[in-house]
Amino acid sequence: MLKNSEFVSKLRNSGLRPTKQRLKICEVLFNRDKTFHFTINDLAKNISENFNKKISLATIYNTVHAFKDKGYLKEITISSDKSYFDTNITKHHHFYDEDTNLLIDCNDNEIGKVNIKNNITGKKISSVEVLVRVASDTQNQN
Amino acid sequence: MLKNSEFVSKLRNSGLRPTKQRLKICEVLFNRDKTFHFTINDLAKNISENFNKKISLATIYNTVHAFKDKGYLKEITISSDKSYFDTNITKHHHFYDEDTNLLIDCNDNEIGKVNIKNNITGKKISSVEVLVRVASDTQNQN
DNA sequence: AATTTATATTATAATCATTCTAAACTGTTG
DNA sequence: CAACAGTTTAGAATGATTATAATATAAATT
Repeated sequence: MLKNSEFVSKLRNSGLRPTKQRLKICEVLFNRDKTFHFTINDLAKNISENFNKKISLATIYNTVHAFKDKGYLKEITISSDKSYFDTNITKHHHFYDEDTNLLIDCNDNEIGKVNIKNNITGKKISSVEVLVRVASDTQNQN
Repeated sequence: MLKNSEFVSKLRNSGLRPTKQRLKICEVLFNRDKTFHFTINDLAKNISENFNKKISLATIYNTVHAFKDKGYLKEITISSDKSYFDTNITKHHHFYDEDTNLLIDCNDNEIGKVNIKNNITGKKISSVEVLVRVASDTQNQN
């Protein structure tokens, strides 16, 4: 569990003022044992249920994007209608459970290194992401 | 180049009536040498420029979704604000050029098989997708 | 080939997530 | 504590997608 003062430094170090709203959002996102995968909607609901003061939806959007830009969060795109954020900012891949709509982080024990034999683009690789969709046997295969 | 009658059969075989609009969209999408990566907006623009009769935007949405459901198209999600469709329905991966916003298909010569050592979900894998984002050296790394 | 039925198209309205706006508020600096 | 820049806010605006319901078309039936 991180202390409030640690979040204050974290925010200051990246040029963000430690406001009440941002500190509350830090607490919700980063005071956890496990990685947190969430949508904006999940986060807004969590805050409205567990915080007496209301945080405006616009602020939640602004803050999540600021945190993403500062590298506190990674965005994971699963489908055009769902945007997830991930508090695990290390390089890693994901399983996506189509039955429950839940994301699961993978580490190198689950998915090996992706072998890019031939980068035909001639450009620098900025990221490599693997998404493994899983579902019960009864589901359609894609 | 496929003939109109071939598109008629293709549509009939999957239970879709071969209407003028659907045939025109087939022609735009499938009468090509190379794979076509497009957004709904790209397709709508292409049709309005190259077809004398107007096709309603609603019809373009309906048709693209119908074609996807029937397996003529694959949807590729790059970011929450851009949804691409791909006329290449075989299993393959992609490079995404962040400078130009263009997708490039990969085959096994470019990206090797992804080694899933350990499927912790206990469910059936419905797809494995790799997205390699590339950009010029001057771009930020993620 | 006319009639009936089911399906598709259309323009427009509705929806919904996200972003914008500009006024009020707060944190920081001197 | 005054001044300033940065932040929050409610509500409006935006824009992509979907719904609606009237009209049109394709297919099946007579």
